[in-house]
Amino acid sequence: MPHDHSAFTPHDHAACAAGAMAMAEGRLALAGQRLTPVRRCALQILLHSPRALGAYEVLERLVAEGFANQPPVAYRALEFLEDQGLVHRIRRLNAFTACMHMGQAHAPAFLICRACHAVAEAPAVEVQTALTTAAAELGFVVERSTIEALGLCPACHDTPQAVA
Amino acid sequence: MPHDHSAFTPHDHAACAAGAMAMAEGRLALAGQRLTPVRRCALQILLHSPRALGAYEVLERLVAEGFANQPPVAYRALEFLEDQGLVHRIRRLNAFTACMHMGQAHAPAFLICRACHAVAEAPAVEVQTALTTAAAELGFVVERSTIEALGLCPACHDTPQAVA
DNA sequence: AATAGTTATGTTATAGTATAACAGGAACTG
DNA sequence: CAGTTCCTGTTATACTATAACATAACTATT
Repeated sequence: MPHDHSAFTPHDHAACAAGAMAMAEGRLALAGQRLTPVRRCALQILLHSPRALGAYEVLERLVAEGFANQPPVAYRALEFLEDQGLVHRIRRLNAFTACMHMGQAHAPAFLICRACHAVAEAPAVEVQTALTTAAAELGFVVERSTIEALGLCPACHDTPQAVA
Repeated sequence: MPHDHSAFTPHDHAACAAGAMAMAEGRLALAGQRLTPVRRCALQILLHSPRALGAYEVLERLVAEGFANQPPVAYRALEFLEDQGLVHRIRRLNAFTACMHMGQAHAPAFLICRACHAVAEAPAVEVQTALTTAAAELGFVVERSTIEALGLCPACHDTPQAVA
């Protein structure tokens, strides 16, 4: 089921989250990894958030679900989910967001709206290719990459108030 | 004077740094900005470092030159230099590196070697174009971007010890 | 050169982000 | 059911970054 929407276009978030959770379970099973309670809960939290969350925000919500109020609780779950490709880290925001394209192999680009702080995951195969190529010209072998853009999302761009 | 080397290829670092400092002065003069002692010193520090430095590392060295031992001293200088395009921030490392291509208009990609921690600035016009295009397809307007790759530099790639 | 406006620095304090390290428990493996 | 590995609980601390306000330095204009 391909997605024809981005985080910038409205969609059925709940259904989307449920589907993503199911995919996550599948992927982890295949990889022989365990979706323990904290991990599952952390993923839920991110899936249901409209924006990227900092580790301490995730922690707060984990605490609300009964987990211990200690940073490693959140960081460990988030690190795990990121390693499994279920969650992405937005470095510019020191924040985490659930992966929205779990089916596809991907190393996406993130578009961060500086006005409304929405974060969208954009397909970025061409960007990756260009980066790998540019790196290769210096003899560098790319293993992982971070591609983030700061700017204005469609909605905020059309609303001149917060712009500029 | 175009550069045909990257941070991965050996070169006359001192001469390079001196040239860069001269260019920096020129650019700031044109922009009507002041290269105050702290700013100059911070830039020198980064220009003479083979690797990216954290803000507190820069601070240490500023202190050694007689400046106050307070974080804002370093952060303010670094922020200024970054705004002027003389220094780049490597988000993956929470570190800063002097710009190596001051002449050219650029929003470069950074190649970070996970073995020796060297950081190279790669020309990335194509990458930028690809990113802007991908963003445009979602109606997003890119203003600034962060493009970083983690991997192995030529030297470390050919030295199987630290690899894998 | 005095004034007012702006920009930069000194300084104190604190907020925010992330990890090390070790102890105990749960789940798989033979 | 013993050994192993992986996960969690917990304490403590390290690292990164900024707010806020006071003072000083520069700039432009009288």
